[in-house]
Amino acid sequence: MTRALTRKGEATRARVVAGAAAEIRERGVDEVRLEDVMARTGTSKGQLFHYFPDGKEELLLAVAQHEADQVLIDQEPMLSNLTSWPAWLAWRDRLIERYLAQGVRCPLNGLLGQAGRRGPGAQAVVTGLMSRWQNAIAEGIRHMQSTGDIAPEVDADRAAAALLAGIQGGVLLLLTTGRIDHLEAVLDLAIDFLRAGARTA
Amino acid sequence: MTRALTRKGEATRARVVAGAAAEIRERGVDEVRLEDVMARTGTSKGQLFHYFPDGKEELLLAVAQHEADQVLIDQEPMLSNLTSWPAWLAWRDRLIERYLAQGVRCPLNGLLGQAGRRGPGAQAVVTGLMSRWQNAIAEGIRHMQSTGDIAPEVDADRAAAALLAGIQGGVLLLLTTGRIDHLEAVLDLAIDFLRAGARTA
DNA sequence: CGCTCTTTGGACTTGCCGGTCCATTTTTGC
DNA sequence: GCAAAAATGGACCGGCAAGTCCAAAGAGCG
Repeated sequence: MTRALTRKGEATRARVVAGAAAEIRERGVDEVRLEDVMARTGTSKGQLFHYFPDGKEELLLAVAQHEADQVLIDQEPMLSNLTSWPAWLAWRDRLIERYLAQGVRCPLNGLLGQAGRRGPGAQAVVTGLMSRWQNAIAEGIRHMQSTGDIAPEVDADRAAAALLAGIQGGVLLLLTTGRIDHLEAVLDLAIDFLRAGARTA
Repeated sequence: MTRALTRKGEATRARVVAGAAAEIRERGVDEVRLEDVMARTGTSKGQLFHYFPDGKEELLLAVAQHEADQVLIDQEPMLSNLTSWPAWLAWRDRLIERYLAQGVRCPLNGLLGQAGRRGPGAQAVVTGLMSRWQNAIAEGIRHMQSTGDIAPEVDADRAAAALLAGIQGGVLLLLTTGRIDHLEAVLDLAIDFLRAGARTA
């Protein structure tokens, strides 16, 4: 299945993926021409099709996977350690900081809305990301329940689903309006809600 | 500014916008060719550029505006009458019903993520929609506060911002994963949260 | 050292699709 | 009815960008 790649080959392939990712961040998915990627990464058309035989689609998919991984990595170590209220707030801050810095440049942007249409591969990448993300949040909620900081009758999976949706919407609104307000409001209210759950219990 | 349009002309223009909207819903924004629109609406290239001198971009913008209006219309009369808890639940049901029926076919889809890149016109359409939407929600919250159903110390605008983000994210996740869970969870938790606010007061 | 497989360069092909143009028909207003 | 303006049809152009192909340079290995 996997092609034989020398070390040099691997390096080139990685350079192409990184370059394409950067290009997409700057100009948007559908504005990126193979030629742009070639220019930025100092490669030729022959190379592109050598490493990505299925052409643009395959390259885009590789970029998507690469960026999807990055999204979760950027939230570490906070996301995997939602074990106290200060930890939750630290995670919140990291998210806001990250997306504020990123601004309008969302590499997954083009994928998100059109994942279904861009073939099953893209769909899988996105659902995989969302699933892992939601899982991590749910895990955090469960941990807080085990310490009594969140009421046991809160449905961890359902709350995580809602919070994830809020985050996605907040980012989407940041992308379109340029304002971070929505993301902030969602995170603050969600955390308030989880906290209140302990009292209500 | 506005071109002289006979009744017939207006009808044709409207037919084109509607046809283009349908085409976009079925195939996605960047899969739609002018030719497809012509075929579906029984028009010629001459007509397209007669009614939309700036070509595809202008047509797309008209479609976007048309669909953006529809989004709010589809939520009436519930959205403008969030004056009791049953009314809120009715609105919730309407939203879920609507998006469940729509499924993966979101006409604004392509716009949302790339509004900024598609020129200031598209940006304005989207921000206008979001602003009106959020406003209607905030108005509902304020009304509930005036009747004592929601605690006065809830920040209506902030809560509306969060809820709007949740909805957007829920729809986005529906689009990518095909599951309505997130949207449901967001709406339920948000309404619970607003209700709890009365008690906590 | 020489064989083979990988890597690289870049010219060329190809199809697509937005946009232009003008000729023809229909409508409008007087 | 009869000009002027609007509506319609469709041939044609031009550019762009993905993908093909092959020739040549380089690397690994006995």
